[in-house]
Amino acid sequence: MEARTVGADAATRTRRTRVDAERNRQRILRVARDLYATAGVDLPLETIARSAGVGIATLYRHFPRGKEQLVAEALVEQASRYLDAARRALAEPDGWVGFTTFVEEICAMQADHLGLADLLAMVLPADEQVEAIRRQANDACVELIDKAKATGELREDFAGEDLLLVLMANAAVLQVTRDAAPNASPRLVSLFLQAVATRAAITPLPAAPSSEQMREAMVRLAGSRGCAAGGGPVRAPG
Amino acid sequence: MEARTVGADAATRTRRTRVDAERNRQRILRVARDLYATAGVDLPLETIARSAGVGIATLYRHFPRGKEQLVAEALVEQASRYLDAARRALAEPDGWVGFTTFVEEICAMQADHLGLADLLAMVLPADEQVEAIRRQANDACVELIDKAKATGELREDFAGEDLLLVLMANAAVLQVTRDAAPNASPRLVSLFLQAVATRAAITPLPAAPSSEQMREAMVRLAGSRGCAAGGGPVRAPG
DNA sequence: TCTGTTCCGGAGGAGTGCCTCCGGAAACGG
DNA sequence: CCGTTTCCGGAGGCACTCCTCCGGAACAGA
Repeated sequence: MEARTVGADAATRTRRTRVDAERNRQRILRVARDLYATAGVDLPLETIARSAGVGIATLYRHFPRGKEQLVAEALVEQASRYLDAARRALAEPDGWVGFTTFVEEICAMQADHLGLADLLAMVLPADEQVEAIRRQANDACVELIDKAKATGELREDFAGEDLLLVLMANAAVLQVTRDAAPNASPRLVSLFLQAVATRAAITPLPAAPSSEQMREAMVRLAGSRGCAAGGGPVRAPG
Repeated sequence: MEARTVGADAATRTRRTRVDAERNRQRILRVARDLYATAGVDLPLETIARSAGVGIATLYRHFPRGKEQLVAEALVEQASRYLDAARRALAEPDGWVGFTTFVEEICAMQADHLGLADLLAMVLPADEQVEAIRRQANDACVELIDKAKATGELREDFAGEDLLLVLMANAAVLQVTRDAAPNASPRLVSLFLQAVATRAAITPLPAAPSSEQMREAMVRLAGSRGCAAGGGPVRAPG
């Protein structure tokens, strides 16, 4: 599978990889990271390739398994940030504080990086590296939840799957509201945290998005779902 | 624009519409309603046409503005059910009970009809009928929220836009979990309602989805997002 | 510089979805 | 039963996305 196949006698040991190849590979990864961050993982591969200044074939040469592989390799770093956040939260002495800051942190990370939002809401069955990170993060989350429950401030019937629910809900809200209603996601997260707290204290919410912002977001959703009419992308020829 | 163009002398006043045309129109609408209910509005128009036993051209003849028009006409009835639910909730004497049952009811309606879930989370700018219903429903929701706040059981800083947020979050969760994790949506809704209540009482949640259910749902999401690998739809030829 | 290996890039096949054109069929009214 | 009007259905254009093939360019070492 590797480039340097063994068996050939050591005398003919040629150069390992050409420098332009490695440079292209890094360029693709960097561009993918940047574009995925602002637009999510639904971007066409050709967009990535063109933005990186390479042809589509080069992209496939470096990521033969196609889109899934590129997404995985471009987002491992982000996935690790997710794992790091969980471990950092575990280090926090106060279990409840650790839990709430963790949830706020990962949801803010989703807002900063739509690709991560997508990644956290889906499973890449063929990428062992990302899935290993996810498993470790899941384990950390379970610990985190137990610690928070031990303080008595997280409701007993909270389940690890509820965390996934919030990640999915937040990802969806972000995908729709994007920059049209930046207040939406923090508001959702704050609501969620107050729902899972045993303490009754009603803490103030972040400002709500305006009606215009929500309308704008919902119009865009219709457009991206193929139900556009007015200023949509393409219009009938003649 | 109308079929019966004036100007021709009244003697040649022919029949209005052929019966098979009207029959086809109703067939298309019925099929669209059924399929949208179980699969959401992302279905290809050709699927609708084939299931209705008509050609794609017939569909376009009856719905010249394409997908948006079909979606709108197929879902007006569902939109009206949404409006009805809001008005029924307003008739409920207890403002808080009216509010909570309304939220639970519309989220359950979303679960029963994925097309409605999609519709409530987007805006069809070109369809006056659906948008009119939406406006009326919005007005009713505002009243409903005010009534619930008046009882002191709905937090004062709750905004109408929060309702949209829940609709969007619920739609997204439903789209992903579908039948893989039917518990997910009620759980999310229950969490949300407890977040917006001033009363501290921790009421029990519906059962959480299992890890396997959530994993299954997330794998499917990856598949539908073009990040599939194993048993995906199409595979490379040779 | 020169040669052989490695790598690149665009053309293009395959699949999908929206929408239109046009020959032919079916319904209507007499 | 027949002419006219209306309607139907599939072929196919256009755009998009994933992925592969192959001629030619760029690199590394002598």
